[in-house]
Amino acid sequence: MQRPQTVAEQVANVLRESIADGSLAAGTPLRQDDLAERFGFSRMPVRDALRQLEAEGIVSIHPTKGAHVARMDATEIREIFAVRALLESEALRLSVPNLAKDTLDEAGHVLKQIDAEPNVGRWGTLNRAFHLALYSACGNARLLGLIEAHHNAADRYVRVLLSNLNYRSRSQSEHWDILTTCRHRDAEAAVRLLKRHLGEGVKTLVEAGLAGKS
Amino acid sequence: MQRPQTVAEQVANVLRESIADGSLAAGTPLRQDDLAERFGFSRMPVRDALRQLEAEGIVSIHPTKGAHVARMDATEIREIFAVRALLESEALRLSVPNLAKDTLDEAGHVLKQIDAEPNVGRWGTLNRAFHLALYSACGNARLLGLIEAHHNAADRYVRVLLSNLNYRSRSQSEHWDILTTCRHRDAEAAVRLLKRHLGEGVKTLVEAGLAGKS
DNA sequence: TTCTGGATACTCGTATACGGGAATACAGAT
DNA sequence: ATCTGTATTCCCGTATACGAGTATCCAGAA
Repeated sequence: MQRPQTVAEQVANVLRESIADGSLAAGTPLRQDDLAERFGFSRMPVRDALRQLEAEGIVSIHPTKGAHVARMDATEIREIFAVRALLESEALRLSVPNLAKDTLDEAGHVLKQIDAEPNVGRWGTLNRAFHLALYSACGNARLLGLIEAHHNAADRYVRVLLSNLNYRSRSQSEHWDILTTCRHRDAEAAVRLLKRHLGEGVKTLVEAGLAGKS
Repeated sequence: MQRPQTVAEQVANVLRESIADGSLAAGTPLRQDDLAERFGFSRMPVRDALRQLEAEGIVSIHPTKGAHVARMDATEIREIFAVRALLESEALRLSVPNLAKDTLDEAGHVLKQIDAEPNVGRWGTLNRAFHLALYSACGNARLLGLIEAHHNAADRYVRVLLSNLNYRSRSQSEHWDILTTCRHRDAEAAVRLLKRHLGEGVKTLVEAGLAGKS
């Protein structure tokens, strides 16, 4: 970006990460005064940050009632994953023929990191990095942006998934399979595996009963 | 919505419409002071509105440099339409089997209105209403939201298209064809027509040389 | 004439201040 | 004891104020 980093952006980044890693649970009210005091800034940049996060769909704002961490029910999770499947399938289909060998190696390296990483907190980040690497050659910046946004929106739920060891090992083997088909330049097979991969994720999530009751 | 209407939202709505109908051309700088004075409010709600519109992709904000109406080049237009084709095809595919007869009739009514409407300014709105009506039964609110957002982003370019009488009559006949296939519950045929419809649009746009040079 | 350096003006980001509406809690009546 | 009405408190939306960074413009030198 190389742009002057504004306070609002810093606040947004910290909040986003706090929400993603679960420090701020779904439904938590986000009082402007509290946050301003906690960060040591005034309410204005906090307001900007909250608006930013609202646009990303991870917080909800109601006029006069304030902001709270967005609460997702099973329906919304299903919707997000349906959209992800649609967007990421297309991105992968477009990307596979153009994937540089370096990028494929990089994706493989990320997978090895996941296998070796003991810190649960970093799995989410690495998981995202792997997926985005595969799509990076799709040639449509806006599509990539949408995909990233939906990763942000779903991240804290995915991280719950990843903390389940069973799911994680299955997810990893699916990742390796996808990477292999990409190396073989078999886009359609890769897309099939990706769709199944995402389908397994949402199924596990919904079965785990992570739906909010609000 | 039924929520308290905040000043920032009003400002955002007015600005959005002004940008869509061309009153504010691409690249136009949006000075916070000017807008605040023009609307008769302070800069704060204007800031909120600009942030909102930035999230929608209609304006760009650079810290310390200010906001301006987003400028799109041919590449971005192609990207937007590629994403639209992807999103709207899926929405239509999901929606067709569930479309109530009332909704189909409503869509037909909108098309008749377009045929009868002499005011160029309203075509854009009606055009959008037709498309959204067809997707309304897709059962995925988030998908619909994304589609609407992309309509907003592309609206001012589409309106330029629609002011071309040749394009408009062709577009209308394509609309009628799509509606007919929907009535026959032939989702795949409808999707094919829709893709061609959007493809014609982007082709006409790019040929017309509407690309910005920024 | 052209290029450079500095001063001025402009605009944004952030801080502080104020007014209003919603939620809550308490008191009084049934 | 419970319900209702009122008052208080909290919080957000909006307004005003201030400091900083950038761009512009003019003057002076090459």
